[in-house]
Amino acid sequence: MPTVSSEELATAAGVNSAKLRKDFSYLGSYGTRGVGYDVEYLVYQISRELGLTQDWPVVIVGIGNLGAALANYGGFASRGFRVAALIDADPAMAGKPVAGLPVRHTDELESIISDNGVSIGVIATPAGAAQQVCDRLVAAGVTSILNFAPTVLSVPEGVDVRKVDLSIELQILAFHEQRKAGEENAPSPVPPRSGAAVRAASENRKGPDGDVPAVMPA
Amino acid sequence: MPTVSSEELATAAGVNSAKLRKDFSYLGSYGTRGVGYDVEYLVYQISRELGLTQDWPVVIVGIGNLGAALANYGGFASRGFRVAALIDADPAMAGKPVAGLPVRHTDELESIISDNGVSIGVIATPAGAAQQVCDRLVAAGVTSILNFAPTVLSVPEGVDVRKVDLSIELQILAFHEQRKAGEENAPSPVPPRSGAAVRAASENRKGPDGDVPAVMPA
DNA sequence: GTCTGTGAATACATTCACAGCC
DNA sequence: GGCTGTGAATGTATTCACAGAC
Repeated sequence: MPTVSSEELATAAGVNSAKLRKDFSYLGSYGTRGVGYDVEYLVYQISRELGLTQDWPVVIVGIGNLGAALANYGGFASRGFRVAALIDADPAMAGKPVAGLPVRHTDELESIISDNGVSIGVIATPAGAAQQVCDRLVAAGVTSILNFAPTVLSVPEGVDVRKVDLSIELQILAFHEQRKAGEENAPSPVPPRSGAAVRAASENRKGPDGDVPAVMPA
Repeated sequence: MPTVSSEELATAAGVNSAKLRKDFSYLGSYGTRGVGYDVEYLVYQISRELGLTQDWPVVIVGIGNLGAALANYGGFASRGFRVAALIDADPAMAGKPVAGLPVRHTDELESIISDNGVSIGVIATPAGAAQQVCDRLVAAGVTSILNFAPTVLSVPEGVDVRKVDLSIELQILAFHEQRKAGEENAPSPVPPRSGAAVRAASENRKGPDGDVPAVMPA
């Protein structure tokens, strides 16, 4: 399939073709009128724009079940990510191979970061250790952090943090599940609201001090 | 702190106070003019609306590193989720305790679902097994699925699927990281675009056949 | 005076619809 | 004829600003 039309892509993605064309137009005029988009060229342009063509060395700190799962996750390599090192505070873990890499001790964190030019760090430690690890990563030069620990991290200006809360996705499913159940019998006592509330719950919004909606009780 | 104002909550959440008030107003009029919102009452109302006050039994299928990490994840209980069972296809795993629960064999999947009234399932299997597990979950009565396997699942009408791709969050960080790097020297050759493209990348949008943006190469 | 709740105003996103190019 | 790229039109979300309750 050498070319593809906006209509085909839009159908596959479940969106309106005009939206797709307008979105693509922000990246440049990569289509040909009367023909469509050259697939290979389009893939390259989008990949470049998203940063997929770059090599991104990352470190994973905290090699428990989750850290190991991340280290073994196959989807990283195809998106340009390279696991530069696995780091854990437990001396007993040091040297043990996980996903083909020897686990390194936390003592080496700073040198690993600078030797490999790492700018992205993944924190998969227990909550108690996360802020301390974060501080060390930032001090060593990391400017983007993906946080799986159930804590809100505070970081200096210029450092990006994204928090992944594995239970939030479940929360969203349960929310919809509840509505399904409610509709079976009585119509909901609350008037049908705009999609905003539902969507706000699922977005990874980023406020000044973190990205957890303040209204969600812990 | 018995009461809280929309302004305080909005500042904490990093949003505009009018938006916060308008959002709350969709749930009802739970505030008091001149005073603010009663914290306890507000927490209860929001919890109820989100389904936090209900008990949601869930099953986790696929007890590898990720499944074990999910089973051990502390955040579930406080949001009303209860891990009803851990299920794995490997007979060698059967009976082994993970996070205090004995792993059950896949053969028991159907009976576990119906005995516990499970309506939410978590798939943490390898990609190859995911669709099959999904089909069995759905046939057994599950109507919401959280999918960690790197596959798009097809499900009948009325079943909700949310896909968690652990590398997408990294992708988003890398995207911003790239822009940071680009701004240091030359201003980007591409005109600053609306936030739409960036946000689209981070939303868990749901098309008819799944929720992976079609434009993202695998 | 304070702070909510909400119409009105503004900003933003999506879709329509068609001129222009292949 | 077919399909992109994009102004114009529509639809939705956010913010303003203030009447009304405490």
